[in-house]
Amino acid sequence: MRIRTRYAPSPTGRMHVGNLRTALYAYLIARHGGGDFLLRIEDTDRERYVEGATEIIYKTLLDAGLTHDEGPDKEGDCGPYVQSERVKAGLYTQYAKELIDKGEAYYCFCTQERLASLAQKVGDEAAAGEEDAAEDLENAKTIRMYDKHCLSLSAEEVRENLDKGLPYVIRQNNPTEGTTTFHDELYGDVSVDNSELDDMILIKSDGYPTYNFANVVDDHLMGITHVVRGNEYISSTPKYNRLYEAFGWDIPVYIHCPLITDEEHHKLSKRSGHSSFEDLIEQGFLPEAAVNFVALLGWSPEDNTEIMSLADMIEKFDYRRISKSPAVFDYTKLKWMNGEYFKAMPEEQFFELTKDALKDALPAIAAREEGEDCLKKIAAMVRTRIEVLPDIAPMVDFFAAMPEFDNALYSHKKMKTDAESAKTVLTELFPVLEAQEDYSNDALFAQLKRFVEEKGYKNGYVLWPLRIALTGKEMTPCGATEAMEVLGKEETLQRLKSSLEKL
RNA sequence: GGCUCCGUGGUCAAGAGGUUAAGACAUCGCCCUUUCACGGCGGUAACACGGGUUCGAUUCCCGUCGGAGUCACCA
Repeated sequence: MRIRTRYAPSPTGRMHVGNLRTALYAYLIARHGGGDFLLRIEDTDRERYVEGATEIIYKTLLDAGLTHDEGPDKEGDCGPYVQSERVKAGLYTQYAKELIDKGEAYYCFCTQERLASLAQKVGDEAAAGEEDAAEDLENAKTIRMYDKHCLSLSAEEVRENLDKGLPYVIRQNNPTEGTTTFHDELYGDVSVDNSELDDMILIKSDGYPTYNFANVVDDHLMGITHVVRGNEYISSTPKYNRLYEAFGWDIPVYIHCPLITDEEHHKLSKRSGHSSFEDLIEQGFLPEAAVNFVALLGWSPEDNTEIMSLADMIEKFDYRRISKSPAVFDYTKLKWMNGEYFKAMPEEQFFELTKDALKDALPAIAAREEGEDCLKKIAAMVRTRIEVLPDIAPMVDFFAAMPEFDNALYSHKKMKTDAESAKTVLTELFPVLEAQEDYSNDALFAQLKRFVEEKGYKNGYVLWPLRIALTGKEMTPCGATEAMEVLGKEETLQRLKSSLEKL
């Protein structure tokens, strides 16, 4: 049997990393097994629909490298791939009516008011007499289950209501006794008492299907063999199973992925600031790194490799190795991983990636005749030291302008330097640098080496204060001679002079 | 609160009836070094608890505790 998986997002905004991972796993399962990966847009909620969200989904999938074989923009045999278009074809009501004929669903004319009266607060009776009753009441959640009121309506009554044009929904008719069991590839058999099964709405009063219904119908119609989705659907899966059974359809393989949480072990929220793939890209992460990292949240390959290309993952992916427990999104490790991608990248590629950031940070250098070469040198300095793109600017800003600094920076215990020694050394050094014509790094280093030996100093004794005097920074991505090469003779001497004046 | 799921270091995560309980991130220390970083080496740090089953449980079963998810005309 050919494997077919799908990613079925609703267009409500940016793509959450949890959804990205679900999409990734679905993609990997399909590709690993040589099957198909489809994209279906579930836009049955007209209120939550966000203009442009579908484009975000396309773009995210493209950036992440998750190419689909069928979808709204790539028609296959199961179109249309947008649910609102399928609604227009009357597809879902047709199937809902089939269920009504079978007694597995029924019309419901209950008003919102009646439904509200069914609601009950959770926690208030339990709190009676307890000291934290007030708190419980505060946290009380409203829950309700439909009481099958409209199931008892006669065919005539239903006809009448329909003729009168009363608004209605179609609900699933679930049994109240016995148990329903479904099988998940990760969690095994999960059983639920049928008394827990709400008669969920299949068709809403606006004629649109709910996710619960459309998802099942479309998965079947599109020949989905492996349903990959988040853990949060586990409790409604028994109801989906009843739908499949009512229709007499084959039940797909279920794979419920564990949740991704924030540091507080709660579902990743927008508040965390890195909950969507786009957030991550904006924060300077590489798509490949983000995908790689997210893949490892809840899965690891048999050989335990961590840095993997999409191709590697396709080869290694085995959904049976997906873990069952939730995973915390570790931003720090993501940053590390991103840095690893920079290090592994060819220098040219890194330069292309960082060129704009460097130009922005160092417009004067970029404008120089040999500006591009200079920026390349700087890019090379910075490459092994950054984790995300925005790390660059503060690291190289001293090239643009000499920062204010405290003479205390000259003090270095290990180098045995301080402001006083710096003054002596730099004064001796100034004429040497003035006489130096070749300001390439190699030449400068050789010259300094000579100077150091002549004077009987130690390398650091000279190079440390020199670097401070030229950069004004405790930390730079380069040594003194490398900095001089980029600065050039004129600027070097000028900076040295003004630093010397302050000593 | 009902139901469901989960429970190996701070985090990700191997393992699986008998192991010195991997590895990675983070952290700490040392080395290297033209500072920092990179790199190299090393350290600290975990099987939630209580009962079983067993010659032997982190691993299997039950319970407790803890955490999470879910209980919409949202998906």
